[in-house]
Amino acid sequence: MNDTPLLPASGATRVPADAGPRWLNEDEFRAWIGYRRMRALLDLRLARRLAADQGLSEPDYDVLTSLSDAEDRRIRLSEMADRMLWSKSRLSHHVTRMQQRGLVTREECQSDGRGAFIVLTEQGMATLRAAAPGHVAAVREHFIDLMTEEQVRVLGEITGTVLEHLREHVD
Amino acid sequence: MNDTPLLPASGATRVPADAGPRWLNEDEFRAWIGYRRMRALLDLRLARRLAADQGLSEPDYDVLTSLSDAEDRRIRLSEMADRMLWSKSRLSHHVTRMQQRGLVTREECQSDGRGAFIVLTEQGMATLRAAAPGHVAAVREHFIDLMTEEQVRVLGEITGTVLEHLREHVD
DNA sequence: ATCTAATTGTTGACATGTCATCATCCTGAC
DNA sequence: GTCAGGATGATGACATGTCAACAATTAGAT
Repeated sequence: MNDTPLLPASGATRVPADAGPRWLNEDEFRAWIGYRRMRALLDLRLARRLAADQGLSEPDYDVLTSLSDAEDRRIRLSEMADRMLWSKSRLSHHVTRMQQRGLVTREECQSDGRGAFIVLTEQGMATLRAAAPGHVAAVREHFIDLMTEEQVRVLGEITGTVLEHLREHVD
Repeated sequence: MNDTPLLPASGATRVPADAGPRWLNEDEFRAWIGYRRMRALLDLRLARRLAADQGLSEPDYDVLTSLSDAEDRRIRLSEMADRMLWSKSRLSHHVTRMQQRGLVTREECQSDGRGAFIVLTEQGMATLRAAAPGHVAAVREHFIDLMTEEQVRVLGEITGTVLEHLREHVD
């Protein structure tokens, strides 16, 4: 995805003095573009593996995992959307599709007439169990195991910082 | 996106001895999940900014940037797709849509009857110029400027390594 | 109790991305 | 030349995601 030399078209990505906005210097540019490209290729790779193994998409896998981590393998749609950082609309649509494949079910909520529980089915759990080892292996092979321990640590720091910032700064 | 405790449902994300596949240890888990969450939130933020400023999506911006970096602001569709790491199909569809908005045009290729050049229009260039400063500012505010120089450097290393690996390992 | 405001979840319209297929054209072996 | 095989782009069918609107229900102030 994207080649995205941020702009100063034609390679002039470093700061043109202090005029106007601050473009990216060489290291910054490398990190930013690298991040974007890595994202594109890594996703593709992991998605292919998941699809080949169990016919799951990454979003499918995320939904299954999220449910498998929930108490009693069931959780309110809204709560689930929050945890996953998805919109309720997206999750509702996606659950509908996964429901048609027998991976999850809906149940109504007693305490709240509006509410809906999303429940992991046995088939869904079985599929997740079957998919997980290969997925983890792929994550290692194409990502985690390529880094030194130090790099893993730093990446954890970075994402922690950025996430904290983005969560405060909700606009 | 995703909460994705990789699997060993309910938090047991560290290695259960050496049985079966190797799950992720604490640091690795932090890095992996952090990466995925950061991706989700950061994208959202940048996309919103781009949309608010100039009505562009991130893919739109990538296309414009890619063209603005090309010789004469024109390039063969195929070459462009390669550079962007997009499929030709995706690019063709997207160009069609951007063409309808006047941001790019198609021109036929003299030397190859099958070929098509994608060309950046004046309006496209103007839109990119208008969008870029805000985009770079957002990239800095929500990402680059949150890191130390050292962290930026390490991130550049990491993405370089992963990309090299993924490109060799094309499957 | 009542009435407004907020929340929950679903839905339809639409933008985007993927895949497989197709018509067209080029290329290289013969 | 010509013919098989590959490359180029376009396209239709379909999966996915976004956004705005909606019905149903709950919560909070009065």
